[in-house]
Amino acid sequence: MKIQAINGFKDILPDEVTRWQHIEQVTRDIFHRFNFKEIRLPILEETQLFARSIGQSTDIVEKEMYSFTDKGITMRPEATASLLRAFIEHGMHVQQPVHKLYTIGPMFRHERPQKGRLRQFHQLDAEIIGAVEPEVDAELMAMGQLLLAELGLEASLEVNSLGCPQCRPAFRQKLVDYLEKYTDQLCGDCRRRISTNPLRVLDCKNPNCRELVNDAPSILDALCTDCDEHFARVRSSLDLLGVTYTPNPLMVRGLDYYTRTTFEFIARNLGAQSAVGAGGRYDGLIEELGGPKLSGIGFAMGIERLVLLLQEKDKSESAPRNQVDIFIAALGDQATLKCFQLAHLLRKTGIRAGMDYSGRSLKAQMKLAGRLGARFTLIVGDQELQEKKAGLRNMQDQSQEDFSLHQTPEETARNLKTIITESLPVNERPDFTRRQI
RNA sequence: GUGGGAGUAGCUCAGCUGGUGGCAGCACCUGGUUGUGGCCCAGGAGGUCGUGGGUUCAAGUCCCAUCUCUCACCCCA
Repeated sequence: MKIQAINGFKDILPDEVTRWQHIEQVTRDIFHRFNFKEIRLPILEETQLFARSIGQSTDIVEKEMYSFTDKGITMRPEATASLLRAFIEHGMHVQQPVHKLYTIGPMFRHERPQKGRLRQFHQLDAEIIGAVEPEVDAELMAMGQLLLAELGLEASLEVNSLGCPQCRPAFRQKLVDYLEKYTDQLCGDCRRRISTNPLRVLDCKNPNCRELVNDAPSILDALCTDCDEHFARVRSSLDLLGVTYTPNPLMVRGLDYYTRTTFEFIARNLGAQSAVGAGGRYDGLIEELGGPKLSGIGFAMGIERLVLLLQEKDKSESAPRNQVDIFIAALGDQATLKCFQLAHLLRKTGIRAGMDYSGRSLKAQMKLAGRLGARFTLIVGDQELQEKKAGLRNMQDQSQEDFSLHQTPEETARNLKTIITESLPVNERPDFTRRQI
């Protein structure tokens, strides 16, 4: 029986993890600059939470959730609902008026996998709760754009407003009236959408539908006074921050809870999945979930999609170099035991030490040292052990000198640590505070 | 859920109209150097050709089924 990972679930192998760590590091750095705090959330929630927030009739809730139907719980398909549940549950709104929170982790949706889409995928998710001002919308988008920029990625930002419960229903009706005149020219999917989710027709990929949609009523013409003013201030705020963006009145979001501002970061090279990140405002949702009457806005980026873009940009996936500071090559049983002990002492001092116990030839051990990117190799043979010395080879300049083994093992380790540390430029020296032997 | 493409060594892939699985590349191991890495040279190891049936004297190759992966639709980060 051959056991393998199930469809749509992927292992992230060590070489690739380096990229993930880089993305997470840049994300935390930027989010902290914007004064966001991390929150860590459970993966399982009551099914009701998602049904009520994302929308009972959305595809996600209707057919894509991993649910334990006998227990009424579901693996989260997105982060916002869980985050708001935690926010409400812990009464966080009484601590301060505005909360900026982020979380990073896996999400689960039972869709057919394809490029940039998996059944377990990962998002970094940022939410601002308790602020209704348009400047907040702009700040959040600016943060997303800065993140992409600092990762070295290019993506365009498209922005729209979906209105609010005051103005959207009227627009929806107007749109349905328009579409029904052209039912026979729409694709099959769109004919279905007229009754299920007419706004979806706006971003259909079918050329005929796109043609028709061009002359359809625009949501931006149908906004109520408050929404219209909000959107105008979002745009002027983006301009003030120097954020480049494109208004796109045809952009629709899939989750029911969005109101007013919605946006997507669009990238090339992602196959059919062009959105690397997306988000929007959800002004009624917190109350809907039983919380206080507070506004919110947030976005999520797909980490797998960021990884794809980074791979595209930098095709050379060079193996990680310099995994150890020093490699210890032992020849003979006596020397092996001595080196075994020394390697552990070095590691206790904070030095990354590598060693091989299989008694292979010096040549093989040198090769291993080279592969690990060791800066130094300490060569200890049984005969040298008698003379209390070893060879210390600098792997970069190929020089080699004698190294005394007359001191205690602890002193030997400290001496090696000093040599290794002093071989590094000052700004690359590790912080060895609290690591003493 | 619907449609296309693909499964041969750890990875990337050759393999023509059926006739013994490749001196293939990368990676790995050993040797060239009785104890010195990267480059080079030589050698070695590694496979139920996704799986199961069928046609045939003979199937990696043709046919059917099935599984898996992949791209796209739907939908979405």
